[in-house]
Amino acid sequence: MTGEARPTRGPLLRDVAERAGVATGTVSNVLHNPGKVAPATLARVEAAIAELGYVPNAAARQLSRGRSGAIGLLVLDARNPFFNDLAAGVEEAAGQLDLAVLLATSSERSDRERLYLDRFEQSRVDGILVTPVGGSSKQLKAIRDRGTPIVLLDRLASTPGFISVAVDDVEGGRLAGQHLIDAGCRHVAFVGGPVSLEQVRNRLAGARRAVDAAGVALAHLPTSRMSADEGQRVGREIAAMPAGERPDGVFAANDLLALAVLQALLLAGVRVPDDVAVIGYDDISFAALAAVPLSSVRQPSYQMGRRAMELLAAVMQDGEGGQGTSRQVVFMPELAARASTLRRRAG
Amino acid sequence: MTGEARPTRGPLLRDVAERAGVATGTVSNVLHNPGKVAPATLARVEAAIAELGYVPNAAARQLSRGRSGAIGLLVLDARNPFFNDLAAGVEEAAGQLDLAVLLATSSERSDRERLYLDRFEQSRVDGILVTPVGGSSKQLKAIRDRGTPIVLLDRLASTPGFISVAVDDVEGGRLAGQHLIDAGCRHVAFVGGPVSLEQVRNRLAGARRAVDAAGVALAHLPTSRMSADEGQRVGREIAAMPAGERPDGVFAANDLLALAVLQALLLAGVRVPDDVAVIGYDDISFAALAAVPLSSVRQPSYQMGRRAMELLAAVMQDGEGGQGTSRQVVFMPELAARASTLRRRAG
DNA sequence: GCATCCCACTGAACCGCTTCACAAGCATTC
DNA sequence: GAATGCTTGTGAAGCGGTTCAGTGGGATGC
Repeated sequence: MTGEARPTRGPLLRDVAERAGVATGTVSNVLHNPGKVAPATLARVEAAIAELGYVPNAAARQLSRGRSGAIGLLVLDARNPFFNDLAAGVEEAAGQLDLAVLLATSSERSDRERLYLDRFEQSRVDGILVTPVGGSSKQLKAIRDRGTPIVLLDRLASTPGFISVAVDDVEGGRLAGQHLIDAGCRHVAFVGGPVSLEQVRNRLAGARRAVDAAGVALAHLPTSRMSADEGQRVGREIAAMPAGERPDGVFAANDLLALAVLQALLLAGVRVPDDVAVIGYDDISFAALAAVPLSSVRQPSYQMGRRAMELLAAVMQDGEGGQGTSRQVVFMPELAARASTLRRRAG
Repeated sequence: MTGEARPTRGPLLRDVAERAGVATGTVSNVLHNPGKVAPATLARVEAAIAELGYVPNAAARQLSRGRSGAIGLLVLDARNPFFNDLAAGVEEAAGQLDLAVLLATSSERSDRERLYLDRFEQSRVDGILVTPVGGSSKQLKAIRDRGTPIVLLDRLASTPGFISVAVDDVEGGRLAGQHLIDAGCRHVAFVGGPVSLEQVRNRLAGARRAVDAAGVALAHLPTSRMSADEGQRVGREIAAMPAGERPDGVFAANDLLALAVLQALLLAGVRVPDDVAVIGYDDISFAALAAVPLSSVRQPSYQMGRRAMELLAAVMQDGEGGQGTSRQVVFMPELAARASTLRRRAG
């Protein structure tokens, strides 16, 4: 090693200590246990920190402490207000617990999901909250077994052995299907996909249940993503169908799809709800503002976020990833009936 | 130190090395320069990694490398689709550069802004992208002077000496104001706040310019935040005004406000655009879907995000925070005229 | 047959902070 | 006045990686 001056980045804790005439441990205490330091010393150290413009290095801190003080939150779609609200709930609860939130988006792609889960684990987050794309449950299990607590979001039954917070999507789907039937629909179409998403499967299953019971036909119009552009595509397709084949009721797997379908129908001159009734899922705030206010199935997104974070915190407390714990918190969905479905013998 | 078995977290790089019968440096190379390792060795090490379930420790890595490989992105409001789109643009560009994005929300509060900027700096992010709340420019300057490159988002003229990417909000405000005048409005109200936000000041200034030139009255109805609930409140107030005092044109500082104002007006039986024309700002995707499709001033949010990230990367490349560089990238806003303003002698 | 060069690999030093056993100073207590 | 207990401070030993000067040995050159 040459004696040359390395382009060291900034002042170190050690520099602060030297300047204040104390040991490094004392500076560390000033930073984290000011109560244990005599007032005069405290003042001297704080002055030194200010004068030098000292900024602690989080990586070094984390390395020696062993904990990161952060949790990872992985959602399906950062541009869907439902997940924004959910994330807001998580952040609120995390803030109260003095935890930072690392937010990432899988965009419904399992390769990105894998990538971000890896990053989270490498960052040694204290816990992970994830809306799984599906198909990565081995990775989730492995991470949990290595000691990182995980809480599944927006996931029900499957993947046993995991703690989860979700809405009963089968019931939600049933509510939507039943509502369309009550509105007089005889040909219902379910718009949504990919079916690798559990949410989609469950909502479809619930709708099918209601529809079957009523002896009504159900078609599945698949989408490759739960996004507005896919909704638009399907909406145009529906509008283009000959009146005989066209469904008279559409249940879209989320509001992004539903709003886009709604718009495409209106643009094509199809009347909503008279020709086609439309209902969505999530009840995002924009649903009520739509050209024809959109009926939807409400999920308590913010609450779910809060609750999930609280559960995660609980597992983080009593150690070891909570392998045993298999706990499901299930919220109940609510129907929000609006103009997009209200017509003949409206129930 | 007792000889007790510490509850060590997981296998270390050193354990992998031992198991594969190589030195730690070699394992490190397998991880980051696989080309420099002989195939047989590579295979052995990779096997050891898999068998042990080794997960690298990001903190340790960062500490010894000195770089974090991440940038910080601080936005005003995570629930505003405009910022979601912008963030998507940033993430896209960052991904291509192999940079992770730390996303945080100030919620338009300068205390949170300070907090997250501190965190970013402590995490030694390689750069920061920020939509400033206002009033924290000393902190920004300090951070930049200590060597972390910063690019300001959605900020124009002020804070010289900074690189920024923004839309010309004064022009945007002028467009909106002129459009209302063209629509025949004689009493224009500007809804938005707080004025500590530069965006608000500029949009108001632009509107005032257009309105003054036309000899039309302009009232400012302030809000404490740029959120839907504030919009609803003001919307109700407008609806409650006696017809004589009520503005006949409303320019809201963003679409969240505008959509809420629109809804409140409609609910109160005020006709849009006949009684009151409404125009927003940002042109979020939901604007076009509204009950009365909302006119708006479009900002190329995604593009701005991309561009900002690219600029930041450029500064990160040629070192030292880019103190000298004062570069402003200005996008031009576009008017998106829709039903909410289209009436009498519509321009 | 010897000097040279590469290649693959080694391992100790270092990144910047926290921790914790220990010590010093000073009051109290009996 | 020695024993006891607090309060305040000390500083070396990690935390788990990366780096890079160096080592050994086979291939190449002449």
